[in-house]
Amino acid sequence: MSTVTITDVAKHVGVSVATISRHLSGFTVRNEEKIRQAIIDLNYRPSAAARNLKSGRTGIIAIVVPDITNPFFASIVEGAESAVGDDRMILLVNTGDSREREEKALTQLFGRVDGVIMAPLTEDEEGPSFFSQFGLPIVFVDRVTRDGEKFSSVLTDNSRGASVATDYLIGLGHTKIAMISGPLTTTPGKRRADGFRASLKQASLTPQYFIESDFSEAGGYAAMCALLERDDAPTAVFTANNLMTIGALHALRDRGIQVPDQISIIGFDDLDFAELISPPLTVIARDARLQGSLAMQMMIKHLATGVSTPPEHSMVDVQLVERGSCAPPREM
Amino acid sequence: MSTVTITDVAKHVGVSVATISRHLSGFTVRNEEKIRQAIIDLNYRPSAAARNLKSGRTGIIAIVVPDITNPFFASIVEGAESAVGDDRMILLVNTGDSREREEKALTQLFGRVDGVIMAPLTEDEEGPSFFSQFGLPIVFVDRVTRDGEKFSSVLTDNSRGASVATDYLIGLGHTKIAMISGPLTTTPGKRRADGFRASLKQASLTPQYFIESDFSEAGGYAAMCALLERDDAPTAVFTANNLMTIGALHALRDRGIQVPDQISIIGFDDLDFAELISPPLTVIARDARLQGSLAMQMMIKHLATGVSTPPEHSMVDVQLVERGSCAPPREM
DNA sequence: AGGTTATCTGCAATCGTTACCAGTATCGAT
DNA sequence: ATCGATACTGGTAACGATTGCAGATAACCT
Repeated sequence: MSTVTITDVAKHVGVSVATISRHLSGFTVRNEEKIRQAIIDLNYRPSAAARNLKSGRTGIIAIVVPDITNPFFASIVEGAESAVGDDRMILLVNTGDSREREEKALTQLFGRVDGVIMAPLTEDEEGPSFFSQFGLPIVFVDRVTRDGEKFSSVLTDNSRGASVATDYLIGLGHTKIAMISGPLTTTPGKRRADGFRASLKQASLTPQYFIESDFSEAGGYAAMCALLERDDAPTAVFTANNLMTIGALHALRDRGIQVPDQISIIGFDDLDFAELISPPLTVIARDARLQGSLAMQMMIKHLATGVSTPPEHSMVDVQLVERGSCAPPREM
Repeated sequence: MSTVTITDVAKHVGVSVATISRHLSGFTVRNEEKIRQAIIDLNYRPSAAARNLKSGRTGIIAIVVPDITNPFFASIVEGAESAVGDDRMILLVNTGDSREREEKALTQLFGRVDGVIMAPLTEDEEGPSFFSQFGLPIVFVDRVTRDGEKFSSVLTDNSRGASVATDYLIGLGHTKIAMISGPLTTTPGKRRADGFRASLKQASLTPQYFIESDFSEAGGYAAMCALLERDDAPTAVFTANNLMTIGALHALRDRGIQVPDQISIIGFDDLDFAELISPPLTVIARDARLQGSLAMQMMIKHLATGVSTPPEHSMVDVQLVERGSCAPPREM
């Protein structure tokens, strides 16, 4: 039970607390060796709380994500973790897609952390962003709020990614192309939908198979079912994130529909096991670890240079990974 | 920039800081309404650091895992998160399978958190556990250290799980059964290997196809390759965790080996997409969220009842989920 | 009115560090 | 021997909140 304080160490050695403190801060003091030994003997560890109070810093950076079981966000966290350095730690908050929990988290975070890296739930807000009221340094990752330009951010080229996917399907000869979209209130939801629509428009097609879903597996499943029940079903589907892709694949599997013979499917975000699915899944991939790591680097730089530095914006590119889940439409 | 302190609020209202403090702690004071208003007007938020120092508590519980991108650990975290309650938060540490980082983390955690839920990297240690030196309350989850009985823990019935898997393969008629094992220095590694060996022994078989690997996808890949290169290759494989299962499947796929026609495979830990693989993967499943949630509940109870409470041990059951990746051996 | 509670209040000590300030010892140079 | 510079030291006031104590006010009863 370590309730040993710096005073105990000082008494034990026979010097003042100031001397011990200086030793800890790396200054040269007279009884170096004795002090070192006393610290070990007494098993002294400086109180983080006291240091926080004195310095106003905590050495902790929070990372707030909507769903940690989504491998994409897990990789973001891993990337951030890898860039955090020796003198800081990560505090993870999983908001479970709940706006309420997100707000509460930010309130609680204030004063406990030096900064927040976050993927906000939604862009959709009236007036100035809720987060502005906290003086906390914020770096947005993957998603931003409406007034996101005011804060640093690391985003994906969502719109281009969606266009690449859509163009690819168009290039294969599809005209009845569906999109299972994420919520249009989120950054990736909106931008990917924009990219999809833009590509269709350029090919003089209309987005008649557009379904707004919720980025969840269940949502993807339901959306795919809805598409399949239509009289004039689509021949290709673009699913806007990994979880919905999995859901959609489950729906296809449950109905015995063959990919890509009967329907083509391309997803946004790669999956560890994309190659193991039959057929191997074609996707739009991007480097999630890199995004997490970039966000952390921005945060650290921001903390070093002070509050007044202008926000930075970084964009991570996407790429098409062709595997086997897309083919030309059969009935042409 | 909120550097507003309790003193500012007190001055603003015209009372003493003690009164404000009491108001915050829920006592009835005279100028309730005025104080409430002042807090809002000044945008005052109590300093967490000062409270920590005074109270000796932080309201933060750490959770230390080896690899957050492993969906199993992500679910543990999610489960813990779901049970953490309103007045506490989770601090995540991802040690990236590095013993050094694990040690450093624990050192840094001391004083910053009220307790640690952890899945330690290894059981293998000389003398008393490294972690004992920290007076921190610890709950082990999924894994323990050598002196793990001294701390509370939430484990899986690893040995039974491995036996169930092995018995299942034996029941199908296999005799040449391989195991791609995790490191024997870890709890699940050792116990699963024990279960495997026990089942073989009972069937009068010898563990001639036992490979110790490292719980990683790359490790599973390599191990499977090694098995396939043997003159007398096994007809069935039990992979000891999800990542190695994925690796093994990749190896099989790369060589065009048909499952389950040419080889049967059963994994430990279910996967979101297990049904999407062809054939759907048969696994030993368990409830990771439950484990995380139980661990958090134990921690909270522990913190409430005080340090002197004896450790609790909980065991989560496993179950066989039969899908399509196992069949009787062909060449019999 | 006088006495007794019951409420509320402010003062000040405290939590464990750090950093400023002034003081002392040591040393070399004159 | 004296001086000044250098190198270290200890005392102490912060940091921002909580809490025991004693005093003040109000409320209540006889």
